[in-house]
Amino acid sequence: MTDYATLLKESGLKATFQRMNILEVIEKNGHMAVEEIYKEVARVHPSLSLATIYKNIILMMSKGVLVEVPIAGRKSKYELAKVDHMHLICTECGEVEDRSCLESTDEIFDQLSQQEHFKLSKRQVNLYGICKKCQTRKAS
Amino acid sequence: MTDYATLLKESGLKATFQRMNILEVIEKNGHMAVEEIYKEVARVHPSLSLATIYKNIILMMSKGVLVEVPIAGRKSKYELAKVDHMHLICTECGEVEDRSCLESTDEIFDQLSQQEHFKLSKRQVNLYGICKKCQTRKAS
DNA sequence: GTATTTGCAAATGATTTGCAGTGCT
DNA sequence: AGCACTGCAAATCATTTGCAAATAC
Repeated sequence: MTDYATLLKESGLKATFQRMNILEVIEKNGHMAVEEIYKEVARVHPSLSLATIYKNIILMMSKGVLVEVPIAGRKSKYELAKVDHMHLICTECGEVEDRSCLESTDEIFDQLSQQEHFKLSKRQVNLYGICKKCQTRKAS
Repeated sequence: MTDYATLLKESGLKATFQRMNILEVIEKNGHMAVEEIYKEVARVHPSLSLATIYKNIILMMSKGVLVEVPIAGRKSKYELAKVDHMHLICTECGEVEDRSCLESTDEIFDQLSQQEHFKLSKRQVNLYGICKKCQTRKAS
């Protein structure tokens, strides 16, 4: 369990319980869209407003605490910043799973950083498919 | 120059000039957001409505003619469906450039297709950074 | 000729903003 | 006291929908 108060303070943000609530539900669920965060947080703290969630997502992204996961055909989800990894995204239900980046992608990234005129900062590898659960569901 | 009429008909769509206009500006510019498409198309065909663009983007995506490129921190862009490739995305100006996928990513994809319980269908590799133009601009 | 498609305008949905009130420190 | 943060409501922006008229084939 992460110490959200410390994480926030180290990022230069006040440790309000709204923010800690948001981080907690995101970490518990892995990847969440704004509306999902809102519904989850509301269970603990019904008066926490949607506007506060929007403001804090933007703020925490700018401080590098949260990362956006843009997804084709759906709303973006948000996750805690963590070591580089890939996403497996289910095109049926929208669930996202993390997978460690294979080492070979590091090489690719390094190669490109050198050879391209682009000054690369981050990468995003998303694989789309159908998760186990949805495969089973469709079979029935 | 692609033959858009044929492309559309082969995809089971009528070749209206609205659709051909849309495809033309997307191909010319590579990757475009909805509003950009609208502004560009308006130069040739001012009465083409935004609603028509939305309807056709959705339709042409469902037929596999267009592909969405979701981008962190910006609106999605759309491109013509083409052979698998990566995107270099500029975090300053939003420009997107294509790069061919290095072969090693094919291996990774194949490996994962087998070992994962996910039934993979497509991949999306986005590298974010600062393009040459924006590097120059910032330096000055 | 008929089914599809378009363009408009209205409806909906998502996100942002302004501001007064709260709660730190 | 002073500053940052929250919550509400209004404003804005993005996207979708319904329908009458126009068009592709």
